[in-house]
Amino acid sequence: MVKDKSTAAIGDAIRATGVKVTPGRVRVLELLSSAGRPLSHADIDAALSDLPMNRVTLYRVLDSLVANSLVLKAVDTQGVFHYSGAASQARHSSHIHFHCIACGGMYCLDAKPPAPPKLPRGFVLGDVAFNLRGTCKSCAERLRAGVKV
Amino acid sequence: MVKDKSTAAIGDAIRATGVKVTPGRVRVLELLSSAGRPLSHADIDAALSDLPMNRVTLYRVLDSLVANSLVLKAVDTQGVFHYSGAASQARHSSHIHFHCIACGGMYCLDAKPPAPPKLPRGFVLGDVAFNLRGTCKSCAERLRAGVKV
DNA sequence: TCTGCAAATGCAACTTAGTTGCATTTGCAG
DNA sequence: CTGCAAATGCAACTAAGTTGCATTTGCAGA
Repeated sequence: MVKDKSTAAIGDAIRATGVKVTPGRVRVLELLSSAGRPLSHADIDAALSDLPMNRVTLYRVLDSLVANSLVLKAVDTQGVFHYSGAASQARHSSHIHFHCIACGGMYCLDAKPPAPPKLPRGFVLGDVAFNLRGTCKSCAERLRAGVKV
Repeated sequence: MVKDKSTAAIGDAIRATGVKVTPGRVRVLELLSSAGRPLSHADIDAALSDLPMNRVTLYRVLDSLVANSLVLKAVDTQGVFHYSGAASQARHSSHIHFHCIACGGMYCLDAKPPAPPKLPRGFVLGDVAFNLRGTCKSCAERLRAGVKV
C-alpha cells in the first residue's frame, strides 16, 4: 500500500529534523495538522483510538515535536496545555483563542493578536500567550434561558 | 494590641463581601496586596511560615477571595496559576507579565495590554491572559556568557 | 539484505497540583 | 453567652506530568 501524499510529507518533515520517523510521531503530527483547533493531551489521547499509545510516549512524542518546532504548545487560562501543528502555526499565531468556561471548548477568533510589546533591554522574548476566557454563544444562550449551572 | 490600619481595611474588605473574616483570609489577602508581583500557590504557601495553613485551606481561601473579586487568578505560559491582590488589580491589569523560563521569575512589564478584540455575537468575555515567556535580562546575560544550562 | 546500536517505546513508580468528604472548630448574629 | 452555619484540618483521592529502566525498533552502514 502506498502512503498518501500528506502522510509522506509529514514523514519527511519529521525526518528533516533528524529524529526517527515513528508511527506515533507521524500519527500525532497528522492529527494536529488536520485538527482545526489546538488539542489538549487528553484530546489527542482520545483521538488516537486507532493507534493506542502509552500516555508517557505521547508526552514524549509531543515534547519531541515541540522541540523541533513541528508543533506549538500553548496554555489556556485554565492552565491546560494545547498543541497545534506548526503547519497551521501561521493560522493559529495570527489569531486568538477563546476558552469557554461553561463547556470547556476552545474557539479560534477571527482577530489579530496584539503585537508583542517592547521588552526592557536584555529581555529575550520566547513566545506569547494571548487567550480570552468567558462563555461561548451556545452556553451563554443556555444560561440565559435559565438553566442552572 | 491594636490592629494596624491596613489590616483593618483588609478585614473590612473581606467582611463587605459577606464571608467570615478569618486569620487565613486576612493574612493571604494582606500578602497578595503587598506583594509586588503575582504569586503562585507554592509561593504563598512558603510565605505563610508565620501562619501555617493547611494546603487545602489555602486553596479554599484563594477560591473564596477570587470568587469575591478580592484577588485575581491568572495563568502563565507554563500553566502555573498566579494570584494577585485586587487592590493591585488596576496596577496588574494595566500591564503585562513576563515569565522567565530560565529562572522561573515573573516580571511586570511597563506596557499596556492590548485591548480585547471584538468577540463574535453571543460570546461573553470573562477575563484575559496576556503573558510573555522568554529569558530575563540576568539569565540572558548569564547564558550568553557561556554558562551551560 | 542483514546486522548493530542509538533512539524510541512501554511499563511501573513517583511527584506535584488540585479536589472531595467528613469530622471538628470558630466567627459572629441574636 | 449561646447556637449554628461557615470555615478549617485531615485523609484520601484524581489528574497531569516526570523519571528510571528494560525492551523494541528505525535506519545507517557492512
